[in-house]
Amino acid sequence: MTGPGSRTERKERTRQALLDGTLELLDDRSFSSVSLREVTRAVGIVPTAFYRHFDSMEHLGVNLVEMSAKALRQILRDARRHTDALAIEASLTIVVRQVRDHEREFRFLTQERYGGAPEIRRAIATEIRIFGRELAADLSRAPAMREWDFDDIEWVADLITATILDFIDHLLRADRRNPAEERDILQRGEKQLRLIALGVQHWRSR
Amino acid sequence: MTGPGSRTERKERTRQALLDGTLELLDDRSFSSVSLREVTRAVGIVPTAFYRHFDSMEHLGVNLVEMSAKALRQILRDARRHTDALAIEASLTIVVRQVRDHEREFRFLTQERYGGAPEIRRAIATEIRIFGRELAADLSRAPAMREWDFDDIEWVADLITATILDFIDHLLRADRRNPAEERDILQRGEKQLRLIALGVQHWRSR
DNA sequence: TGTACATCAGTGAACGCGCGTTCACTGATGTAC
DNA sequence: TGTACATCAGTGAACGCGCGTTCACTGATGTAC
Repeated sequence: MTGPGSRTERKERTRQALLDGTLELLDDRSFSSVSLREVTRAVGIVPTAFYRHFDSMEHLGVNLVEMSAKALRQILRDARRHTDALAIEASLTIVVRQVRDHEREFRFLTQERYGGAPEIRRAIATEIRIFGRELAADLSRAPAMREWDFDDIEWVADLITATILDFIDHLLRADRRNPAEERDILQRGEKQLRLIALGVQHWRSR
Repeated sequence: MTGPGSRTERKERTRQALLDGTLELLDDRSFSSVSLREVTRAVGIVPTAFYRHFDSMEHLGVNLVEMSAKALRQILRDARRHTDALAIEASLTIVVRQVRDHEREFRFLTQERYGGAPEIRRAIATEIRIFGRELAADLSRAPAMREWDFDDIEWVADLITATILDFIDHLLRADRRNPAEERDILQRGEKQLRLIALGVQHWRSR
């Protein structure tokens, strides 16, 4: 490998190139259909050098989940920082920006969430559960849910999470050259979340 | 091929065996990882005989979507026949039975919904859209939504559809030997749908 | 009913290809003294 | 600062394997007369 830096730095750079290169290849295919040789070809190293960085493609995949999950977690962090996390319109705008800035990462997560190899699926399920639990923690601090049991807050958080992930999936499939389409998707998501908020407001059986 | 019946009947039987055999192989793997040779091995014919029935594995996959989608559509039909389709508890019980009776079909649909080859993904997306539109038609007949615009009914139907699909996914992952787990999933789904119904009831901005 | 011919589901040999993985290696970088 | 040795990211040849697809075929079933 060429380039400046110590041996350690250059190794790390190759590792990142393997992760990034794989993500690039995934744009319209499933992870399981990408071969080890293809990845090394994309990065410009010989197939056998792959093993200096990962035991197998499956290990690389799990590392890819960790990398991509950062983009997912950032949504909640940005929502907390820049607005009330429960302000629906502002929060969805943050989701849109984050998805546009990290399109490949979100595409990977949604594509492999159900169809991936067991280890990868499990890793993604864990990240989504974490997202749901963090959202539940935010909800429990909201005035509207102050009197709710935490058990009940959890399934509400899961419902909101599923709705946001469905929203993200629609965003990823939207035609970028058609701004009207994105606007419709945004309005649909907003209404769905507002309906859920209305349900929360009138929920009685606590 | 052995067995009784005319040549046409025996051909049809082999075709079905190819579809069923593939579905069986899919229990814990993605469709794209199943090879043509593997399918013919499972069915007991020579690889080249595959082409008497399908042009490619992708074509077989699309046929598998059509076959599996019948199990999905049956949910709404049963719900209409045996109860008010909007009775949440009774409807979810029907979902549970249908998923248990056609576990492989539902597993295939959820696994390939996002991760499958483009043609297969598109076929599944179409089937889910049909499900949503049929549900929207049912909702429009309900007293609680009589005054709603059809446009608004659609995104409500989409929200309910996403919640049911999430429920189905949890069911498929549940440990069968643990009845408590299934009961928890059922209660979670019930509460989520009741919350949505409550939101519908109080929705004002028509 | 019997015969001659057409159809076609399934066979089996063969092909070229890309795959993951092994192994012994090279030569630049890092470290100890 | 200079030297001798260790480390290790990346190399390149080689392997055996399962793959999709081609092709000419077989022989039971179907059809026309």
